[in-house]
Amino acid sequence: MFSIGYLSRHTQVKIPTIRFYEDKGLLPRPDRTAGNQRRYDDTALKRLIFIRHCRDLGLPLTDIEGLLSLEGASGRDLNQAHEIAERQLADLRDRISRLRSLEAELSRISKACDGKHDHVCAVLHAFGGHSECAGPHTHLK
Amino acid sequence: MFSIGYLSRHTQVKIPTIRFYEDKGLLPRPDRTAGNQRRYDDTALKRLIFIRHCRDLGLPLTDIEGLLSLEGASGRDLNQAHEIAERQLADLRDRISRLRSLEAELSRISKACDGKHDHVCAVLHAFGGHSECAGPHTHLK
DNA sequence: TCTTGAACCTCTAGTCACTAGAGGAATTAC
DNA sequence: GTAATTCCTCTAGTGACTAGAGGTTCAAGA
Ligand SMILES: [Zn+2]
Ligand SMILES: [Zn+2]
Ligand SMILES: [Zn+2]
Ligand SMILES: [Zn+2]
Repeated sequence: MFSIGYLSRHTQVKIPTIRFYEDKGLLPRPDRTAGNQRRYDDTALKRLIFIRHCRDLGLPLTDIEGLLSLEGASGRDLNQAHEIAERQLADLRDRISRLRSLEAELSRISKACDGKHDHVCAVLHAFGGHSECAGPHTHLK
Repeated sequence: MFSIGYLSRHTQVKIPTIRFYEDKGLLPRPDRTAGNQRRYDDTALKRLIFIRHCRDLGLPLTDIEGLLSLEGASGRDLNQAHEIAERQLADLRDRISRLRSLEAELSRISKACDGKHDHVCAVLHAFGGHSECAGPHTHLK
């Protein structure tokens, strides 16, 4: 049986976060000692490692919940895992392309000013409006 | 003099967000009608456009506040604008490179399963731990 | 067995940048 | 004059945590 601190050290998940996952229902409520402290078993540890790895892959908690519910599933049900992976991949690619156009605009803006600053700063000016930008760019998330 | 709805329509910034910017001190408190409704002038409109464009470039509100305070600045002070731009650019590049390694892992994971699902799903398995990943990947933001 | 210090408990609130909704007042158009 | 639209303030919710307060329990050494 492991304490919450042990779980934390072995997964890099901070203690309040482990409790937060419990609140959200991602981790089952563990047994408690007579003094009310949490005691985990190996299954809980594996589950937390699973959650942590999915988070490191950028999955939102709702998707992780979905994946966890596939524990012990078989056949067609498992296709849900593929769907989640592909949705996440598509989302990721979308974000990368947005960030790249942001990068393009920002590097252009950064280079716009000669640094003399007699009257104005071209960087500051370029921040102020979209009219000089080469293309569209939206932060979005 | 413009109403808040007019500002919203002309900037794509939602009405509650405009009020939120006022609360945060990014927009000055505007004049009010006898009936307590906000009325803006052209300066406020330009300021909101500035804020909106900076947000679309991914700048956090604190940096936008910094840029707005450079209004009317000259000389060396304006270098702060360059600093903000370059910090944002560096941050952006860092995020892009992280997202790219995420993308690499996820596309590998996505292809890992043949879809037969007799016993297990390789996608689900790959989500569960980092041991099969090619390299490091951290979501971070 | 006792003591001490580390680890644990619950609960609240803060982060960022908004967004939604309730319940009511003002404005505008006809 | 009335009805539709817009506006007001205020509270609370989002996602995924994180920090801190104030108190309790555990484990190890003396
Ligand atoms: Zn400059
Ligand atoms: Zn632009
Ligand atoms: Zn599969
Ligand atoms: Zn991995």
